[in-house]
Amino acid sequence: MSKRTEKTIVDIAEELKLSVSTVSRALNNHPNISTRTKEKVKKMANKLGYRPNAMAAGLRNSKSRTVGLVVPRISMFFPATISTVIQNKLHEHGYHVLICQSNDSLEQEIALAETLYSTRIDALAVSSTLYTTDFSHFDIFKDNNIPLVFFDRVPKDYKVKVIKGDDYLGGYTVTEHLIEKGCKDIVHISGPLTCNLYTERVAGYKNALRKHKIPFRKSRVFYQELTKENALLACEKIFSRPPYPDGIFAANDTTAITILEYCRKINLRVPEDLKIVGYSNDPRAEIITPSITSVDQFPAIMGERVANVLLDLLQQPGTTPQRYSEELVPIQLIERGSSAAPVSKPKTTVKKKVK
Amino acid sequence: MSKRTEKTIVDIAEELKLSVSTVSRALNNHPNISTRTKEKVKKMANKLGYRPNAMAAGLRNSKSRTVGLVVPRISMFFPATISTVIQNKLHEHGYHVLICQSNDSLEQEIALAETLYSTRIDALAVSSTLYTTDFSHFDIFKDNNIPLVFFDRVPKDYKVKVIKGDDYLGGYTVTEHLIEKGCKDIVHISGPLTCNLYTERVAGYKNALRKHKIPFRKSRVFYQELTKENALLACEKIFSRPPYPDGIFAANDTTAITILEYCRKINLRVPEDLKIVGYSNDPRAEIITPSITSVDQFPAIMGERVANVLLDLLQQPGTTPQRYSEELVPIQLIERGSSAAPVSKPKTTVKKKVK
DNA sequence: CCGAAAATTGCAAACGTTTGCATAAAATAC
DNA sequence: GTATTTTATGCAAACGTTTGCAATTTTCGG
Repeated sequence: MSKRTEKTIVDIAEELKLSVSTVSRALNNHPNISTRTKEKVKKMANKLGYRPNAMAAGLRNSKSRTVGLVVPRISMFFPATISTVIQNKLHEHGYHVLICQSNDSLEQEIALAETLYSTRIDALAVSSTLYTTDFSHFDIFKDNNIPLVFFDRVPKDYKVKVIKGDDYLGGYTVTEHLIEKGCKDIVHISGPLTCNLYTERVAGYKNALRKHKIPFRKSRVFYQELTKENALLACEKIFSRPPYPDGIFAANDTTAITILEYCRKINLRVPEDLKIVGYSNDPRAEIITPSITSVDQFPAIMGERVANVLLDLLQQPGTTPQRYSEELVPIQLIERGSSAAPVSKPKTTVKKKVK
Repeated sequence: MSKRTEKTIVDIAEELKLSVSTVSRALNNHPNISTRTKEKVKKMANKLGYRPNAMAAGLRNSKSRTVGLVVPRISMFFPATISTVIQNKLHEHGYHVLICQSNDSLEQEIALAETLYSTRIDALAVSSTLYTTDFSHFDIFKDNNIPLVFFDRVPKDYKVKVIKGDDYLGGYTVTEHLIEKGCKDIVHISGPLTCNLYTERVAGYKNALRKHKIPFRKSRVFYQELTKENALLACEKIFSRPPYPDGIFAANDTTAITILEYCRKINLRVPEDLKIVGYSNDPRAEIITPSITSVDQFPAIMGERVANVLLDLLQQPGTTPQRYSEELVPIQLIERGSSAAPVSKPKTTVKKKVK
């Protein structure tokens, strides 16, 4: 009746007149145990409703079979998709995933690192805050040889495994695409430069301009957190007075969508008067009218790779020093209506393979 | 240089010539410890880079300070938002959240229940699979007095805490809305009836029809997993030959969106020829042209409530028997273009028609 | 300054596993 | 039938905490 329901291997052992060690080994399929006793033990375990206590096991051999995952937020399309994939894959291999969100707050990220360490996670994957430039709160993991992997939002000068999108190429490709479609004055709305993925996109943007002999103008680049509100503010600035740009490269799709809606309001035709390209290929980009050209970052592939690296590292004996390495996940421009050439009637979705 | 970095309270105790118990108590701010030693201990803990071992503590007092969360998938808007809220809220109170996805597979859900129990989570919140009708795999939690809460996709005859949307009202409201906008032949695309949230929406649909003296026709209701592919199949059936319906109530927005796009292709005007209403108020519903009328289920509120109930139960002494209770989260119809009255006609609130 | 109450600190057991080593039993070799 | 290998099982320590109770120290009334 009361809370006496928690059966342990000791109970099994007593019931069967065996030692706990034998029971433990039997349940873990240790080769030294005869098949007969294994069967007996497992049957009894079932009968008693025994459930292993992961904490006890974890304490004993300092393995929690849990890996931590820190992302800015799980309700955003891109990290959500990655998290999904990582979680499913690791689950297949018997690992739990502790998905945590920093909410883009450095403070929360630091706290998370601390408490995740406390739970003795076996590995950690993180996509950092927009504002994380000092990564020393992850030192504990490195120092204790706990596999540590960064993805998407990765550090610049912190030696660690890294899996990221090809953001330089992305920035370059988008910009060149706009130029090829006839744009001469391209505004870029970027995230804050503390996040070096944006630095790279800006670099791509600049280089594409240079290659096509279009002067780079500082005033045509905005650095801001890529929210709807900020996008509106940017719009107001951009369209407060002519000359209006003829192309906008937004570093995410929320921003691109907001701009598109703003254009509707001020009767600016897209793509005729203004071409817009977003980033990340959010599901909304495909659905809006006109549909928005965006850059697919293949979150499923990225998640898959992160999971593979984690599993790899988890397999290795604990003492192997962490090696620094960087993996690049390809990107692909998905051409849609918002950047179509005005002359030709565009098909709804044209995919152009890059790289 | 090797893995000698894991400091424990024993190390602190030795360093300070204190007993481990004192150190433990000092770190936990036990009232019996003098402030002087508390300070000493904490300082030393810092100096040594001590991090508590949650597994050891957990083992000792059978509390993991972790709660489990099982949802169909975290990449869908609705569960993602709820998960976000729950996770953030519980984190504030020092709990970890183990977010797991069943991928709408009963088999996976059962496995998850098992392994989550193994980790000795302190509580569990679940939104079940579409196909879960037998919930006995959650019995372990009830039997061991581990707080168990269901939300959104909840069981019908399984006594447990439940927090759900007002799906009956939702179905009724949508249907009545369509009727008021002039629809006489309303198709309903529902999820499978194994999930009783759909049963309730169907009930709302039926009752609204009845109230407005519109005959219910079995052939006008589809029961299917609400994917894009299935939505297309339904479209093909619906529009294979006249008479076409003049209203469609889709039980999620993915379906509504797919229908809308299908209509574009076959040159059916929305809302003039056909009115469409979705469910859940996915961000995409607002963005598409025409924007889609949908039902907001206030996922943030639902998440908040789930978190509150969990925290409540976690506070209580373990022996309190689980009480059955059901909380209803309100819904709100968000009227948009896809069900607007046609502009040609003056604004009319159709009250009574023939008969 | 004594003794009792109050405030601190320490001892040791417990939580449920795993695992190196020792031992016992069975199988094999001679 | 004994000696040796192989195969199964058991003992006991460990993992890092927490906590009831006992022991010690401090405080303080008189």
